Amino acid sequence: MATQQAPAPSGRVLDHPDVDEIRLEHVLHALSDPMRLRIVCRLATDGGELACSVFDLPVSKSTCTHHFRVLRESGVIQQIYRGTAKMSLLRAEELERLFPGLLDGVLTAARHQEQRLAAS
Amino acid sequence: MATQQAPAPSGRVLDHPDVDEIRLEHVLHALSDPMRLRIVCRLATDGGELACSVFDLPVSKSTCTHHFRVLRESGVIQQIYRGTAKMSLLRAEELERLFPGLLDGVLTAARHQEQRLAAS
DNA sequence: GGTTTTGTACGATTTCCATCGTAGTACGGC
DNA sequence: GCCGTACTACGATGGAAATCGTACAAAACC
Repeated sequence: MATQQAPAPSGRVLDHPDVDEIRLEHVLHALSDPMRLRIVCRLATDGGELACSVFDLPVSKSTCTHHFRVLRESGVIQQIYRGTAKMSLLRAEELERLFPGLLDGVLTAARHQEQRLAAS
Repeated sequence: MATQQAPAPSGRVLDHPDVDEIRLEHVLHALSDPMRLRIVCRLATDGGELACSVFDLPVSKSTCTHHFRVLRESGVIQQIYRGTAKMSLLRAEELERLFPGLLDGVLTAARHQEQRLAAS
């Protein structure tokens, strides 16, 4: 019956804001950092849970932890421990209900800009 | 032939980023401040040029100047001197071309949140 | 010219934030 | 029990940013 070889969630639990605690300003601030925007784009593209380690970010591990925490505390992502790994997942549906079109708009804009800057 | 009683633009000119210099991160950062988000919402609602003075913001005049400068330098608004007043205008069309749906998404989200928070 | 209106420039302050390194913890596997 | 992996916690640091007050500037109007 095992659907995946991924380990089950461990006992460690992380604090997430409830949907009605999410604030637009905090979401926008979270997305205004290049590293974090990159993380979110990747999560949206791949569409599932990703371990922090698969993001090859040009910063130290502690900085990486910091960015993921900002994203989680602002309500953009959900995080869960699986074994030694910590998986991240976009809270896309909740954000869509809360701020319709916002996340899509930002993601589209991010890709737009990436292409635009690549062609320069 | 006078279309308005508004004074003509004065000689003083302000620096604006060119469209292809506008960066998504800077726009998002500009919009992630409550004061600035408020300014942008008002500009979008009223839909034209507004003098800085019509925004009754709970901050000092110098802070106000600061916020308008951040918005202008990030490419969100355009500013022009008319007499002693300095008018601000959303760069809605340019932003729409650059980041389709982004501004609308943010504005909708802002209004959504305003209503949601008012009902609590 | 003098006054009022509107906003700027500058410096100070204080807080936030992105970054790092080091030491530590939780878990899985051996 | 021990080791490796993956991430955290904590403290430090340097830089950005939000805020303010005071002094100034540009334009309109009398």
